Amino acid sequence: MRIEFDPNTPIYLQLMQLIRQAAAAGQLLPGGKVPSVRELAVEYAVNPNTVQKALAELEREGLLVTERTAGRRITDDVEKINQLRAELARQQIDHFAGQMLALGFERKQLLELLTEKWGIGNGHH
Amino acid sequence: MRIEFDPNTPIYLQLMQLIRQAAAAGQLLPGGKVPSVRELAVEYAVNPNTVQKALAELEREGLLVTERTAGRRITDDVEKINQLRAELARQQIDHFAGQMLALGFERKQLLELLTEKWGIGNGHH
Amino acid sequence: MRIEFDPNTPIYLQLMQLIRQAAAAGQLLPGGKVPSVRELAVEYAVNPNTVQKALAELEREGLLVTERTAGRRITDDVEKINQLRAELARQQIDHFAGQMLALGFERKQLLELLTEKWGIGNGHH
Amino acid sequence: MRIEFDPNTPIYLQLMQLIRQAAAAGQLLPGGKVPSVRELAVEYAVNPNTVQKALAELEREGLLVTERTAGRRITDDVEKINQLRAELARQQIDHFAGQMLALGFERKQLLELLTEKWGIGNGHH
DNA sequence: GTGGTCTAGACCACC
DNA sequence: GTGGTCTAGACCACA
Repeated sequence: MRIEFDPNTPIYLQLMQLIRQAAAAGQLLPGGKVPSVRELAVEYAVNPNTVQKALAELEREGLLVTERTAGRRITDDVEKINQLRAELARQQIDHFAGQMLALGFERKQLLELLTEKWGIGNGHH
Repeated sequence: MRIEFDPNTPIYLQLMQLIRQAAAAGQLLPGGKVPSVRELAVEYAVNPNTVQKALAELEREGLLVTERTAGRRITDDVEKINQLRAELARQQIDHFAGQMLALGFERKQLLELLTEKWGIGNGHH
Repeated sequence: MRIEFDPNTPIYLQLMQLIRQAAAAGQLLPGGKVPSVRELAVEYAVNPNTVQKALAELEREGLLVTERTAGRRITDDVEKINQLRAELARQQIDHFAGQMLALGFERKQLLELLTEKWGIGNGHH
Repeated sequence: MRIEFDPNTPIYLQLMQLIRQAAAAGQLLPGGKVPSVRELAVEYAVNPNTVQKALAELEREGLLVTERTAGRRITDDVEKINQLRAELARQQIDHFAGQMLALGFERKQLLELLTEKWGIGNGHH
């Protein structure tokens, strides 16, 4: 999980996105413990303050909950997590299609490109 | 062409990307004139200095050339523009696939989602 | 280090040259810290933005590296700095000889002039 | 005499310097005719306005004089031209030595470098 | 009117 | 306190 951050966007936002993805992908389970601020700071080689800010924001979003003394957990609201996953996917797809169409790619070309690279489109044929 | 910028990334980088896309998509033709700094500034409702910085960077990249007092043009190096378009597309595809796989989507699901939204994959067959 | 800038060339270019020289002459050591933007701005009595532009350019050249929030350093690539010194010297020599020859000075006269002023040529012989 | 101008200093100043040098070096003789604005503009591929400005400045300096209808001539004040030549040489030498010393070169090294490149110093030995 | 530079002053993310 | 970005407004050289 060595990550290099885009120096042009706030690190705490990129951390938030990473954690959202981990939760949406099920790497962090609903109700499961989130690594401590210190652990995350070491893991991602960033300042603990930055981790702190990211986690606080995610808490505000309702994705994380803190337990007095026992650190933070992912929300156990499974429905919320499903919504998150769908929302993140929608964002990606919208952005991707928007950008590719802006570049002048047609649906047919998009299919070809995706097929070339990852075999998408001839999956189970 | 009303655009709203992502407040979390420098505007000049977003301007650069917009212009790269316009050039790659053929909206700005090789050898064609680029709107003046002042025009772009009013069009995108940003400060002329910000436009200036974006254009200067693109010039350093070789996408634009300036003619002393006669404004800027897109490079007439068509090959360079083709490379740019391919590179931009590759970036989008890589990023998209990376994010979607990180969210736990499989190739098959990806295909379905794309098909749902834009009919990719069942084009004219 | 009071400097007066040539009003006919951009200040940021003159700043770049000053810093290049300081690095080449060893006044700024490889890997050593560069004064902050704000410090340089007051030292040279110019706007911080102007310093910023100069340093950003030098960074693009590879002479400087920035450490997120810990200021800038001279590259620790000693070879690069040696090359820089040689290049700067070459430029000066070429320019000097070109100008003096254009003024109709012969090699012999050049030698005499230099000898007169700084004793070059009769060093310790 | 194909010249490429430094884009970072006003062209008219560079033109002035070229003409000063030509006069100091004797390529343009005291009392001799100076090419017309149009001719110079073509020769140096610059705007006639720019040439005009350069010549007007040189006139103000006393290096050039205009004759009603017959164009411009170099001043016939030979002493003035000699002074000019000495002054230009002095500037070059001062600047050169200042820069090289700033780069940390010693007199001995300077001599070696000059000798290497143009044989200065072993002229008539 | 074009690009380019500079100043002044503000705000932000990060440490 | 550090680098980085942005705005607002001014001035200059050049065509």
